[in-house]
Amino acid sequence: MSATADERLETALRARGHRVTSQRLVLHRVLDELGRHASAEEIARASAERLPGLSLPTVYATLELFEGLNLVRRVDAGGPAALFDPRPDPHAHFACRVCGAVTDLDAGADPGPAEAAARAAGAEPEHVDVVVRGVCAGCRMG
Amino acid sequence: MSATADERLETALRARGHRVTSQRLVLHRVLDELGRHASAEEIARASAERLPGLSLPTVYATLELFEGLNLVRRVDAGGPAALFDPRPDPHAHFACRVCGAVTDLDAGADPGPAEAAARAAGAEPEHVDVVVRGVCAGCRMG
DNA sequence: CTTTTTGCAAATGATTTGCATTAAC
DNA sequence: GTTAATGCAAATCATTTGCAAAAAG
Repeated sequence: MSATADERLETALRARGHRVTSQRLVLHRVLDELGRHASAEEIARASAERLPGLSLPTVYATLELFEGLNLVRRVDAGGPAALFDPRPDPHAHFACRVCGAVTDLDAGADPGPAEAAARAAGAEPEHVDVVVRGVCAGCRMG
Repeated sequence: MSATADERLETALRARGHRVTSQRLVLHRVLDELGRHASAEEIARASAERLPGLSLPTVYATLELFEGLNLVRRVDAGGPAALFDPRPDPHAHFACRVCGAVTDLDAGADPGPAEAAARAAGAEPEHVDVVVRGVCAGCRMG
């Protein structure tokens, strides 16, 4: 049988010597159910419903921890607040210059050339962020 | 004969009804001579040598104006401060996870699929930002 | 029992804003 | 002369930090 999401988190945490806390479990579930990127504030608000008293510094610390475990990816899409994306598959984002909305694109750019250039410079590339900027459908008509 | 950089800036400004000021001219020259991305602070410091009293809010406002004129591009590479890139050709950036350094990559990713996906969603894509993250040559050894 | 994690309060630091003054036109 | 642009000081706001209390192992 397949392990539950909670069990997978526990395994990942223990494997690196981190402790399993209710904050981490709740945040992991919220991210999982959310399914799309959200700001730390949004994630904190959604999580506080299930874990009153949850603090913003803890949310930031946990998201940073999760990023190291490859459970979320921090996306800087240009807005004031960073977004945290729980989608594991590589995909690009679209950021609307007018309304600021950020949406997933179901295709990513081909990162091959950029990665090769990084390697040629002696670097070890780990991930490629692609953000398409422009005007979204809604704002084009508006 | 080709127009000077100053003249080109004046033309671009006047075309949109903006005024030609010494701050704008100096900042444009500094960006031009710098040739690579820099933070607003760095740009302000370099410019203040030629224009004492230049204020940071003016630097931010001018860089935003220049961005609208496609003279610079704001790059959010993950560090605390945004970078402003005067390089006009499309190119990707590499950001080191360890030391935070951001360097140009002489090749960009192929943005075709991402742009197509944006268009398919009804959006009007204008530009694609590509940031490769990883560990730079220096930090891999160090 | 020991060490990590948390929450709180406060600090930090980049960017923005309000407003009176100055410079462009 | 009219309006936009600048400088200053202060505000904003996401994120981080210091530290004592609580929880995990």
